[in-house]
Amino acid sequence: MSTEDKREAILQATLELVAENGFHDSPCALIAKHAGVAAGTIYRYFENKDVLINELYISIESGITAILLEAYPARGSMRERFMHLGIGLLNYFISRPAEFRFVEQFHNSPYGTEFRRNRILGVSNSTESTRKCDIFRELFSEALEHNVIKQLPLILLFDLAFGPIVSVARSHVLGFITLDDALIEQMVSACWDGLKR
Amino acid sequence: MSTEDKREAILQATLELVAENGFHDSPCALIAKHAGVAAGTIYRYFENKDVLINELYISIESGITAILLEAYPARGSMRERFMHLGIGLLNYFISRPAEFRFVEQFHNSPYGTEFRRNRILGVSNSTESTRKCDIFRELFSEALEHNVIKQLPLILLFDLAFGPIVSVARSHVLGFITLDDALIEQMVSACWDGLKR
Amino acid sequence: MSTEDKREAILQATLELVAENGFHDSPCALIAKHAGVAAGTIYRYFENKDVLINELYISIESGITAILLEAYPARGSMRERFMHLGIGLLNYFISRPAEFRFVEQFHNSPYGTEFRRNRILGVSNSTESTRKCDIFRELFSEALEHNVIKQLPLILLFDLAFGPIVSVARSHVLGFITLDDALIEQMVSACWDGLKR
Amino acid sequence: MSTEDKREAILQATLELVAENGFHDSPCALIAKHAGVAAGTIYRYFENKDVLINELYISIESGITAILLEAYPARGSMRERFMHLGIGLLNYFISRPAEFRFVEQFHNSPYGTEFRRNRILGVSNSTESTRKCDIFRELFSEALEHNVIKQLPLILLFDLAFGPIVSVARSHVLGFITLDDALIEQMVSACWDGLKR
DNA sequence: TATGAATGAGGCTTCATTCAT
DNA sequence: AATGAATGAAGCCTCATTCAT
Repeated sequence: MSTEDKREAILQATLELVAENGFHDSPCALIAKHAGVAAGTIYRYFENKDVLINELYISIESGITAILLEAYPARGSMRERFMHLGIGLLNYFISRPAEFRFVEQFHNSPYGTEFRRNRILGVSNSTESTRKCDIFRELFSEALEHNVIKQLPLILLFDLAFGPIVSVARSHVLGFITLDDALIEQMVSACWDGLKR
Repeated sequence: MSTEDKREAILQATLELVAENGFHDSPCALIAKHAGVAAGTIYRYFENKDVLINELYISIESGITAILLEAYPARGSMRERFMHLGIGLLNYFISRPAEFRFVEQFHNSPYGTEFRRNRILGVSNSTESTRKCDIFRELFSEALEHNVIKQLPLILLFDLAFGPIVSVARSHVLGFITLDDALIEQMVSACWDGLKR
Repeated sequence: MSTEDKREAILQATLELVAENGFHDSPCALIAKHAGVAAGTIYRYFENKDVLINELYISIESGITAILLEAYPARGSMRERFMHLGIGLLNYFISRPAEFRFVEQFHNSPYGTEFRRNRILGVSNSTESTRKCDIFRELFSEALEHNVIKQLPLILLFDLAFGPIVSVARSHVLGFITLDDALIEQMVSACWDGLKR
Repeated sequence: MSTEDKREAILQATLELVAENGFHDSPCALIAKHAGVAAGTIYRYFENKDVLINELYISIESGITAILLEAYPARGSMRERFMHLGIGLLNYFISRPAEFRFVEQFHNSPYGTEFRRNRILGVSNSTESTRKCDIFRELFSEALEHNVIKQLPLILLFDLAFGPIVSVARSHVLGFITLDDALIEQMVSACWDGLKR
């Protein structure tokens, strides 16, 4: 196994275990075992467990960004662009429940709080990882200028847009409902309704 | 300190510590210290730490329910009722950041997942604690019948309604924005826009 | 409940719990509960748990002594006397499995070792409790003088006589065999065979 | 220290401490200290304390079996064979007082009761560990067939044979008497007298 | 005299991290 | 670079004992 593969294997094992069991039932020894490496090896790739968790989050986030940018209708209407982003995000979450579970747990934990604070306060760890925000920011800014959406602070617009998407993804991942393409479209469309002036 | 006070002190200490540090940086010894009792005393009031956490959650939930029921405009229009509930909930969250942080962490943890599963599957622990759901369910059901809101499964309507509220409360509690009454009203109103047909 | 009854209830509860669960799964709180008294009350009757255990042992031992002395054929042959004692002891053990289990656990524990050491070294706690030994000692001494039994130190004669009785009682109490009067007689008789010259 | 040595050191420390202080004054921390390892190391070799105790017992038992089988006069008379076994057992006990004390405490404890029950009920953990029983069983069965010993259930014959041996070993180990080869022979011989028809 | 809530030392066990190989 | 045995601090919980009522 190459060095890069090993790093990847550790990240993947962490993802799966944390998604399934939470941060605190995912001991390093188990992560190592699932990754097919020795416990000590983790520390050659990551300074410590916290760093491992954070890097995993960052890598997931940049994966999401990449997917959202794919086939992004930069010249489409604002609603089209929003639908693309919302549907893309929701599809990502429901097609990758482990990533979703991980991200959810990350956000609602000391890890995530600090991370988000750094993000908002501009202490960005990575250019990559902020690009996602940028697309939304760009879109929302434009929509604000054209008076297409409600005149609210950007961050509240994010909450209106993402809040339901995350929430509905959770309902799906926990098995309380099974989303299909039609429902997904309706949900994202409803989010747009919430944003719209 | 009376017996009931001691129980309350333990719950309060748990609330504050978990809100601040998360479940796993809130050891029992610290909870006891903050509550002004000995470590062993916790176990006179709660079978174990899990039970303590769950009871705390339940007590918060029933507190929320009580507040939402207060001055509930049962004869008002559906939008009026929704606004009452949404504004009440958001006000609760931002006026009680510790409770909000705790509830958030609870939901995204093995505790919460199991709890919610039991709730959804009808294994209700308490009549009190489900009343909140009931008001919303009642309201949404009525709105569905009258074709006032989108024809979607109840659970998705919940996601559309609660998702943004929780999300915006987080933005406020983390200090990314400061909500005032006007913003709160606008946000809840936007949620209604998302639900509306 | 009178003072004496309370003391008795505590002893009885201790007996039953220790017999069933061992010393270390018989916490004072449980003993108190079974005895129908408060935990603190135990300490009005017994200085501490060790003292309670020791007094219980002593009381059982003197009960055994009393039974063995009952209808003791002081003028019978040596074999008759031995049979009386052996059968009496074995009957006691199998008719009172809790007492037997307790005594067994007591003997094989720091409690018992120290107790026995004190006994042998003459630091007797109670005149009552040594009388049993005395009957046997008397009988064996006489038998030694008359050259009826093997010329061995008294203590080894005790081992030859009691060893099998305790062992067979255990087999019965644990349910590995069910003794009846005939088997009991045969066993004690066999013990005599072992002692006999 | 090699891995196997460490395991051995832990077993040895457990043996000595339990023999001296009993199961419940032998905390894991102390065992570790005596073994010259860290507390956590115990758990690399044994799943938990119960398993440690049980494995120690099994290892002692198989040591005893090995010694008894050494120079076993398979073609000797039944009495010769019995004397070999009885003397071997007694010598083992008095030359290894720690092992004896441990085994005694093990037998009279929840550990031993369950263990013995499994043994009797045929839920054998190990072929090794049952061989000792087998020699005795074989010998007694043969003696029964030849009508050399009393016609009693096997288990009672065990009690007649082992009861005094264990009892006398205890007297020696506790220092109430000092056995020599002559006394040992006399004692085992007396046991045979008890068994004999 | 009796209560039982409270105590806190101490037990078992886990696990992030280190380091000799 | 990789290993994985070893570490020991720290977590949760129990329970003999005390003491205010």
